[in-house]
Amino acid sequence: MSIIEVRQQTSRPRPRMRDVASQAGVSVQTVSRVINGHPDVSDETRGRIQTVIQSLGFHPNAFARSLITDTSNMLGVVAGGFQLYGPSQLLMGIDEAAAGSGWHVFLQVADVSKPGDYDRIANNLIAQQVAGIVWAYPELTGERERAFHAKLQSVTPIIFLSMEAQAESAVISVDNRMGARMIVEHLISRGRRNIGIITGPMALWSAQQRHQGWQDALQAAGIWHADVAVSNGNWSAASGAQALNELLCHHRLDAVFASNDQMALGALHAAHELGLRVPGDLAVVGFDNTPESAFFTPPLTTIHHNLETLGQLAVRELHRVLHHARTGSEPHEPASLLLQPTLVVRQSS
Amino acid sequence: MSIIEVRQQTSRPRPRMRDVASQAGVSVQTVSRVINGHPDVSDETRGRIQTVIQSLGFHPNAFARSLITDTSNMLGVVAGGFQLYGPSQLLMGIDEAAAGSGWHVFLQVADVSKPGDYDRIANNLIAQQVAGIVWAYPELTGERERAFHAKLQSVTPIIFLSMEAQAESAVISVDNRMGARMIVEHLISRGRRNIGIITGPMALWSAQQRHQGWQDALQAAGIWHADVAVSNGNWSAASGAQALNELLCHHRLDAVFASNDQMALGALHAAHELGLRVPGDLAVVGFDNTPESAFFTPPLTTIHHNLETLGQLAVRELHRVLHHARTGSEPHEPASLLLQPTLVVRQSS
DNA sequence: TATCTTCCCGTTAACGTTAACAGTTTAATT
DNA sequence: AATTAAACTGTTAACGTTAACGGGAAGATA
Repeated sequence: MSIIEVRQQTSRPRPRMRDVASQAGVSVQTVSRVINGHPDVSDETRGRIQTVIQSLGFHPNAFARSLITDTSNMLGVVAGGFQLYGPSQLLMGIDEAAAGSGWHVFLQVADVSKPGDYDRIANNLIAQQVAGIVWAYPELTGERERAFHAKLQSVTPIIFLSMEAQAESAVISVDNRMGARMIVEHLISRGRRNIGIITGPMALWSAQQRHQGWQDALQAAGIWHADVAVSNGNWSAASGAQALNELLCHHRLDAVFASNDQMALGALHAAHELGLRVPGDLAVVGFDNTPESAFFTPPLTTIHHNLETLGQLAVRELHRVLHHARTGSEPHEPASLLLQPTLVVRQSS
Repeated sequence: MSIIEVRQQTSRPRPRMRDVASQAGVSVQTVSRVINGHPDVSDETRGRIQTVIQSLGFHPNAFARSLITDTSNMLGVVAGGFQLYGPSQLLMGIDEAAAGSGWHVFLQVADVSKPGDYDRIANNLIAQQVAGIVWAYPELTGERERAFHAKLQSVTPIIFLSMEAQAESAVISVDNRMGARMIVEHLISRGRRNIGIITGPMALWSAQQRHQGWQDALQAAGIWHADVAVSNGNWSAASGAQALNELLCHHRLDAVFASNDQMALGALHAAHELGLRVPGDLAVVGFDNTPESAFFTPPLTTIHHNLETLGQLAVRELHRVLHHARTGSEPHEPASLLLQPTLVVRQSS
């Protein structure tokens, strides 16, 4: 064992501001000013520093920065999963807009099965000191959840997606109710009178709204009655097929509104199994306009809405709120928004 | 203007370790030890501190911690988007396993259109000091990409998903080639001889592998010839429909293997339009076993593989590598893995 | 009893950045 | 020429945590 301890030349993979500063012959504070775009630096110095930054490949340490500024460049996104088309597209929109604003997405997937997950998620969001939150977890707000929202909201602004209108916070959503009404009125205009519905999980606001829109249309047309045909699904094609079978056991229908395209596919399948002709014997319509819905047999009449845009709008609104909060220019009252969907008519109706 | 400056009682929303320490009558270091599960704390003190932590709702500041430990509890996940079923499911598996290991997912969505995005992503991952990376961006590795991988790999371990085998790094994937071979051999066993293929984007490893498996099966059966029917799609149902039309222009087929279920749906649709009976005139098979595929008309014969498991395995492997690296127990050679898919026979073949 | 452990806990110094303030130079005004 | 303002740049002290080390008390061993 040698007396002289050979300290291995530790490779310093990440240069620090200190390194940039010494190489440029300035103080770290000046480097900091250049990085943060502060004005009080001469063009000459600024240029020199930027050159050094480039040559050293310097990137500021996000942790040190967050530690001192008490905020992060993270955008909290709470969702319930991405198996479905809607949430996936939403995430894409959010991510794109976030990246455009210099934010990173801090993803929190809530486990639908255990509501206690709120605790974990809220803590994670707080621990990460996210700059803002996009709440895309579409569960109905009970008392407990409301408390969590309030807790989070006291720390950072939240934009809710596809939820019941909240006091003092923004909700951005597609007008599910109107969309449902539009497509059911389309069915009525084609002479359908006995129109059943396959709902989504009724704990969800969006499913409730689509159900409501269906009811609106029937009532407005004066064909609402006590024994309307309702069956519950869970967004899956399998549940759609099962729901249609149940409906047809007890009702005589000439049309069915499935609350999303997957369930509509299941309904188409079940109808085919029963020997029903679509749209001859039974019209089937959906909601979402997934890319696949145009290739169903027959191609599906459905409601189109752009969730990618929705995600982008949410991020943009958050950006606006945060900007106002930072500059203190105005009391930042978050704005709610309701996007209008459009009807896509194909051969299934 | 008063002489006495009234300093507003600043509400301190987040307690610090200092607060916990003083309230428990110990030093911050002892609190730190409790939080990190270090042994040198008496049970009595530990209990007292934990009580205070609970009552104060203390959570350690992730930034301060990362700053000093030079690592984060972030797991970098690089993907190309989540519009498709596969990547979405992968993400769910990754997120679940990550949460189970106390990690958070740092999501980086690569823009497929501009390959220069590698720069941005690599820098983000480094700046965030992710503990490890799951590379689920399924692009073929060119020279430029290889350089980025090497750059990242020098900083943190990477697990690649669905890629060509890499030197010195783990690749975890489903055996796409074998799956394709299995389903084509199934077609052959049913007496089909003229079997075309609709490929995915051939820049992708998985698409190449599925193409290869199709070729393997044909060659093994001795029905490979110069004029085999190949048409390229892009995973979408629309491209599947178009590809089938193209194939049938030039070839006489009794079966077609679509490289994913969406394209198979498009093919089914195109076949229906052409008046072909499936499977009577033409067998159509897919790959992925999406939940919807069981409800196509007719229900689709396809290949099942569990990408959620794949994601979980990737995270677990990363966990193993990092653990060994930390404890220095062994030279951490990441292990590759090839999951075997299964054949699901339905009515379309 | 003296010495050596073992167990427990505290003190000090970092980590890399930014805020606040304190200069220093140069230009502008009186 | 004297004063003031403006434009730059540097110094110091945080932010909240952990690593490294130091040290006291209690028990074990000689």
